[in-house]
Amino acid sequence: MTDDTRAKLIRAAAALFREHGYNGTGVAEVLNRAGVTKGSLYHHFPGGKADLAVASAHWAGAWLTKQVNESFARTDTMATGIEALCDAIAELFDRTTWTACPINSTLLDGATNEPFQAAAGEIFENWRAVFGKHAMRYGADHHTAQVQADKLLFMLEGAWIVARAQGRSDPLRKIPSLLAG
Amino acid sequence: MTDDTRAKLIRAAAALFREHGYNGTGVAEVLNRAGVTKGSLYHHFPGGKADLAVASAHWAGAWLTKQVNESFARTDTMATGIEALCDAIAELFDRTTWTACPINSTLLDGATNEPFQAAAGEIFENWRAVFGKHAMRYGADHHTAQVQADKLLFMLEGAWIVARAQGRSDPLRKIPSLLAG
DNA sequence: ACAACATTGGACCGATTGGTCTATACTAAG
DNA sequence: CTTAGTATAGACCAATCGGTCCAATGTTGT
Repeated sequence: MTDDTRAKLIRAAAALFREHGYNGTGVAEVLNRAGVTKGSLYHHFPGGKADLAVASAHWAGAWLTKQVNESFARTDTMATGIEALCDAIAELFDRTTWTACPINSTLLDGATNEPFQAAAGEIFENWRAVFGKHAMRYGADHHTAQVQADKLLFMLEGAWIVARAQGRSDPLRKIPSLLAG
Repeated sequence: MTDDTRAKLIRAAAALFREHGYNGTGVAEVLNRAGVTKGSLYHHFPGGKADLAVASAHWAGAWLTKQVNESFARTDTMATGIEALCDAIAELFDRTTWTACPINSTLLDGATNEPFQAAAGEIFENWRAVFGKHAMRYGADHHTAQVQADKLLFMLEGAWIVARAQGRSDPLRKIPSLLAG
């Protein structure tokens, strides 16, 4: 059950880092939530808390990428895909503890640590690539697709922050109309 | 020199919270940077670290509002105003330690504390209002101005995050062309 | 059965956390 | 000069921080 313990740690860490930030989350908290003891943590993640943060951010990033692909799979235009995605994230915001972007909370919260920054850049770039891929699938040329991907990525991250400040998902729900106008 | 000590604390706290986040910054660090001792801090800010965070965020928010107004004052269209503003922030990013939005780092970094959230919402709303005011000054009707303000606010916050992840100001510099297209 | 290795539990550590408290120094009003 | 209120310095505190370490347990191959 090696991977089980590892997975439990990643899931617990992802949730806590997302909610309280990297520096706002204690190792003991993660351990308690995961139902795992210290020995196991440092066995699976020799780098300790920092290792766990990078792993959990990658996990969260991949999970969100899947959500993006599912949102775009069920629609037939870029605009409706954006609509579906923003609605999905807004629902996540309203119904779960996804009140902040996990990458922002986990990797960019504190120290401009090199591995953290590199991981964050990689994950954002991946999202941007996925957005661009879908845009081209709907007929956009390369340049237009890049522009649309940048717009969506920036808007999403920005709206997520403002939504957290307001305690409401409205900013996230506004994105489709803002990108249309 | 009452206000001097208070101002020194606010300035030191604003810089440190912005760079390392609220939870990533220790009270001792702030004290050391400000050249002030503990007694003074808790005299001027009875609420301690949290009080200081709210005060420094308001200070940073007001400072940035001034930058916005200056950027828009020197131009004669909304587009050139946006250009000037984004360039100013990008320069700040490249030349100083303003590699993150102070509100994001200071108030939204960790706990979804009520006073923190309220202050952050207030400051963002203020920025949005200032953006809208300038848009209307350039002839936009109320609705269009609101839309432009939302777009700019979300883009700015989002690009700031992605810029931090990349360690480059490029995302911030892209905003004008993204908003034009 | 045995050995080698993977995994876990948890005691323990020094450092740092934010915060309290008191003695002292400064300043202004009488 | 005295008094009252403001401001500062820093010792001190319990709690928590992330991390190390080792004994015990589980697992696997021979």
